Amino acid sequence: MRTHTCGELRPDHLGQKVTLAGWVRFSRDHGGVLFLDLADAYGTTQVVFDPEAMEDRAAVEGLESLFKTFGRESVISVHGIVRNRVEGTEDARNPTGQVEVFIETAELLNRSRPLPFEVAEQKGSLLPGEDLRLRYRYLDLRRTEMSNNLRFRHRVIAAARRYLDGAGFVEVETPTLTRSTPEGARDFIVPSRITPGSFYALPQSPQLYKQMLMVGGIDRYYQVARCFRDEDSRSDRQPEFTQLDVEMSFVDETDIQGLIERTLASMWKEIYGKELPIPFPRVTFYDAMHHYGTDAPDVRYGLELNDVTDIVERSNYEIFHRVLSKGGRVVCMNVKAEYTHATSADDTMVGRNEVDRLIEWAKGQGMGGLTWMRMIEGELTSNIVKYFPDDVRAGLIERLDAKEGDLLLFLAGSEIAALKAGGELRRKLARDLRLLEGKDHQFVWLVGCPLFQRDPLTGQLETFHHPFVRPDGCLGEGGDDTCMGGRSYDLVLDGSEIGSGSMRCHDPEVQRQVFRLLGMSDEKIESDFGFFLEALSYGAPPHGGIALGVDRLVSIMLGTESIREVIAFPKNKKFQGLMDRSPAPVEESRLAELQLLSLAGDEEE
RNA sequence: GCCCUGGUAGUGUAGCGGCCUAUCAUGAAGCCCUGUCGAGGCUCCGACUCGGGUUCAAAUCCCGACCAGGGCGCCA
Repeated sequence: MRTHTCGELRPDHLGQKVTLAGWVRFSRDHGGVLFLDLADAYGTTQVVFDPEAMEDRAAVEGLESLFKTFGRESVISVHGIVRNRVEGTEDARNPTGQVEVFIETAELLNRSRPLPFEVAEQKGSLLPGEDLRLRYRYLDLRRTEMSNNLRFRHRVIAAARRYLDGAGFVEVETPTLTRSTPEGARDFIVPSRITPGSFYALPQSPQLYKQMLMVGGIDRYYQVARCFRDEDSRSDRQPEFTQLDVEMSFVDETDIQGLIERTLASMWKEIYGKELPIPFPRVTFYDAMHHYGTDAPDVRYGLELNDVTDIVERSNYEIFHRVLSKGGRVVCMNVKAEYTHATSADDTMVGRNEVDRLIEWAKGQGMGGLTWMRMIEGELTSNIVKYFPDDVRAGLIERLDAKEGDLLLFLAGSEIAALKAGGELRRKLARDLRLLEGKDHQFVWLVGCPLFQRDPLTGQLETFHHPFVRPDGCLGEGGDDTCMGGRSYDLVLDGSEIGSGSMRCHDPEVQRQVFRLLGMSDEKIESDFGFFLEALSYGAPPHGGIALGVDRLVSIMLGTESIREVIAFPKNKKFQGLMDRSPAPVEESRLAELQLLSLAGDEEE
């Protein structure tokens, strides 16, 4: 159908008879000579209808009438000779811009209706609304940016596959129709026709299957796995998403972490041609929370938090005392002078007005407000500094390493609230002060997470990650099991969690103890996880693994605002497929055979 | 469930109580033009999300709904 692609022709091809096929992206009719930019996945080539240079008048008339009949984004093929462009009209921006194809014959392969939005990139023409892009995703994907995003994603996944294959990993597919288990996110439910009243769940992840592959002796498993979670979406969360899922037997956490580091390093080498420094730094959960105010720290810039409760409790500042009397904490951040004293009109300056705005912002974060002090002529100054005795001020200066011009910001509240607000403040300032411009990506491992946490409302013990994490010690041997650490590790990239993994409970008794601590009855354990515990009881090897969020990883590598930019056919915020208009009602007869008719009746009115 | 932001021609926007018969660009339709490459020139088409309210007067202010996005909760 074609002899070359639209990105292929060079001066080497001069004089050759070629056939190209593609979409008509632009056309320029000069009232005699007609230029078309013919585009396909590989590039754009200028093809020319030049009637004066043609001898066959019948052919001229045929082409003239043909070119009147279709518009932009119609699909045509042209046959003609590769020739040099007229001297001085070469297009240096286009790899094919030295040459053009002189059209001898052309064929309309398919016409396009007038477009709902412009596919061709144009200066100053902004993207249409996202709902329209999703409604006509196939047109959106024709845009170079989207096309590049999907091709980039492919290279990321291909690089991972290549590395893992070379390291002896076996890609195994696991079921999509699975059993619903009580733990974790809300399941998507699929009714069974053969067993009416019973349901499958779409997998939240292949967790149990990959562990049983380890029991089955696969030893090194991976999968580019589709996962489903019926929880509300975010810019980095979709109801269906893709994980690079890995599991290994006879390993400990350093083996898994090393493998992932090497996989990502080889990916970096292939894609960026750069060395990715490994090993990645480790940050403990405790340090992450106390210095970054989040379990997904972005370590590419400073502004770390410091707990100064022990210092400021010796002050006379009523606001702090009120918080401290309720068991709260005060955290402090030093915004260094180089950030606060930028050129005066610059929008990165943090002057008095900006501090006032930060105070308002802090109130919006659920804080009572925000307290500040500025280091001027060797002294901390502010409207409330009189409540802070000399030794308190000296203590603050020392702990925060305050230098001339530095701005100290204090947040007071319950420990978790103060730290989380501090973490948000860090992120906000990094954005406002443009601290991230030009920074390389930075991976870190988050380690030392607890095994359990308590629901702040119900007091119920919950897992910090999931119930299959191996405890970092022996359960039930005195001490408080609820304070047990877990042998887990999260991979964080630029302040986003992109992976989570752990050593697993391969001993069925340990696994059973974890379930019990979570408040599950023996009957419940047996009914929901009996099959799994049984598998562990037949010689399960010590094993562990990790899963990386492919959508997030690719999105961060490309710097896109949301993961929808790196997914071919994403859902909108309400989980609707705007292109195929899913979800959609089904016929009653189909509900009937699933014994779901009673639900259909609720649709009335 | 809650909070925030936004809904103006096919698309992207301006306007934010009377200068609105609503701006500009792009697009579509048509005409002109032989070297452009986001071609150019001319003509023409086309919109205030919906429902209440305030007002002499509403695209503009208020209330509610709907739609979209961001966030909180949620996401083991």
